[in-house]
Amino acid sequence: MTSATPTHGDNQTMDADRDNEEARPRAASVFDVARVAGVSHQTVSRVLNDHPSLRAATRQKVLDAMRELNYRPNAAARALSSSRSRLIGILSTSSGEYGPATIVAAIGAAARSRGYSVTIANADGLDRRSVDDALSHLADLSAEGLIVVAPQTQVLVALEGLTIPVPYVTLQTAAASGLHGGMLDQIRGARLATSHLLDLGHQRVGHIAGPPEWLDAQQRLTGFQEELRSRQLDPRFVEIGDWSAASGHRAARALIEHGVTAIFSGNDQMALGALSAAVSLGLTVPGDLSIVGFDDVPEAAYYQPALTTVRQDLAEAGRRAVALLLGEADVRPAVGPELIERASTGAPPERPRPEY
Amino acid sequence: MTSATPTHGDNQTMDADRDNEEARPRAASVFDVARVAGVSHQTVSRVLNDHPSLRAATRQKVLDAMRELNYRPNAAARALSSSRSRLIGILSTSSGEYGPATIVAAIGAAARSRGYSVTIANADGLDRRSVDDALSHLADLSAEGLIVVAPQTQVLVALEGLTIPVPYVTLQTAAASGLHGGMLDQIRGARLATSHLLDLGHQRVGHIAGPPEWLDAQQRLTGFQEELRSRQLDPRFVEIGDWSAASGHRAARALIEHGVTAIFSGNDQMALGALSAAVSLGLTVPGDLSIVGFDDVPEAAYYQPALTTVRQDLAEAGRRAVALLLGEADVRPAVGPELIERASTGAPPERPRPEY
DNA sequence: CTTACGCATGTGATCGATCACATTGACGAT
DNA sequence: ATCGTCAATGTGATCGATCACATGCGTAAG
Repeated sequence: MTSATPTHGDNQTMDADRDNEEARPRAASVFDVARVAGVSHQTVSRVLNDHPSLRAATRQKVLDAMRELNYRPNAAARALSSSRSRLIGILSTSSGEYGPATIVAAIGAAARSRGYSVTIANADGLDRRSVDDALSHLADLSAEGLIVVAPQTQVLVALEGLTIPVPYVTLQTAAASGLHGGMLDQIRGARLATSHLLDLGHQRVGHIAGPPEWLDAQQRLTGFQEELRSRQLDPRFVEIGDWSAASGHRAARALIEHGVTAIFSGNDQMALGALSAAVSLGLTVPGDLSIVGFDDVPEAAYYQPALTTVRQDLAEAGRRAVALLLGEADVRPAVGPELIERASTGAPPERPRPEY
Repeated sequence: MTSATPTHGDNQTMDADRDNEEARPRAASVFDVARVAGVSHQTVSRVLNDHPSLRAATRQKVLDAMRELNYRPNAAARALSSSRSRLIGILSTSSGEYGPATIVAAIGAAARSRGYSVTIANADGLDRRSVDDALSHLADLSAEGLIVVAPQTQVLVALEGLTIPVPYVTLQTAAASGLHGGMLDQIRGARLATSHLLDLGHQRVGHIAGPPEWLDAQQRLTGFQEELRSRQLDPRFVEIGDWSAASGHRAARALIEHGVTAIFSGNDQMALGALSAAVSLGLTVPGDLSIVGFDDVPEAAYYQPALTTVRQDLAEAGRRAVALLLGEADVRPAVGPELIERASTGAPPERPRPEY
């Protein structure tokens, strides 16, 4: 209703410059609205903030005046006098990856629907300086709250040490410190993936972990290990990657050398690298080697073979992060991860390959 | 230097409340700084905006006072009085895709380095209403300029019809209307890809196009057709997809039925779908069918076979978009696209398969 | 019939910066 | 010796909203 309908602009020239002080390009303010509506500026403000005690007729007069003047409240003035920026800061350390990007988009939409806007600050590196820069930028804008997407432990440490503490939320299940957040149960997701492999009969299962400083990587690794331990299996076949397909390729080769018959990869990209490693070693998937990914990127179904993976509802998680940050009541805990079974997993080979 | 060094906060209690009016949690303002530095508030403002005529000693006094008080300028107040928001709006219609997400990240960094911040408004749908909503949101924040990422023609139309015109930039080479922008020469990129296939000897080449309302799709299609026409070949083997691997799979099947020996896909995801279509039809790549993608997503090198594709420097393009929007002088025209030759292309089969 | 209270509205100060316009002093030109 | 100019700084108004506090008036309680 208050949208900028561009096909408008009819009678504004005739009416607006009653006092012909040259052309005045300045936008309408509360005072202009008040004058047209025949009320005080404060009443206009009350309409804006829908104050309870306002006669319906008055409110309507004001709304009409607003429409007539094509009034739009000035966000800066509002922020200044109310000292509320209605701004949510996103602190991110990634650029262009599927998961974070999806979450950011969902956060933006959710925030906007509540009258908030969103600014992104990317910390280019993991070093303290670049994280501090990003935080500093968000502080300068006096963001009312932060959502930390794809957090590394370093980032959380920096957040804990803020002089002016700002409420913040992470999507990962709350780590060490007693923060808020956690609507992505990645430990559970990892157990789902691992137990799927074990149920198929695999005994020697490897994991390609993400960078150890990432919470997500930590949790997926934990889930993997928990599941193996709960079945008295060896949880030590772990190689570390950096989320990229290239690193997945390398890690998979190492794991294959250790004689694993199945690999749970920390994300789908690394799983793709593992797929290509298998091919390059002449192994078939899932005949010789089973592979499970994590994320369910849209392309996963078109990998060769189609990738079995774990799906998380990232968009929903993003929305809940906003709700949580804004202190809304009904924030249910976690969106359950889901195993998407495709063609990259199967029973282990009858006669295991020699270990070296 | 002005970053939020959290390990601070020493003598502020002793000094700050000379007039003991209870605890005053309010942040320092220009006046506070002025008092401490022994100058007027205007001089402080001059330091902030580095005005030329300021004695070095004075500037230093002010800077010292700022540090002492841990002063940070209030963005809202600044925006209000100067009527400059220092805000760049990103209008996007995508969520989580590689290209747009990469560009957005680069824009954020470039903007921040110039003292601007960035807000994203996603138009969820293509309908006029949701585009208008997004625009309206950015207008409410009085963004000084817009960068349109991944634009469809509808979006451009909406932009043209704005009541309050805001400068905007698209990354694509300026389309029909006389807009600004264009640092991604996608026509050239598409010609590169197509001519690569033709040089290998293919005569019957198909194209999987993105949604027709996307500028990127239009330009890639144009490049494809231009190149074919320039060699007197038939440019009519075109199927339309929606950027997804699934649609690429469908489109590829249709093209294969038409007897093409090579496919240029509008992006890498659809190329992946084409790859899987080839496999599902028992064709080998590149033996029976050559495939070229577009974008060079990080995973492309790990597809089976590794995908030949066109790389664009998206991050650089994002940076230049900011420079262009901010009216900086040295904005060179376009970042050249580059063909990345991998394993998915080769000579056409000796004896072409029957057409049906 | 008054007092009190709450609804509906108005008045002026305020948020923290910049802007427009003084004011001061030094210095070179006339 | 006088004046204009410019560098360096100060004073008060201003941006457009909200906040804190009045005010007028109807109605229920004393």
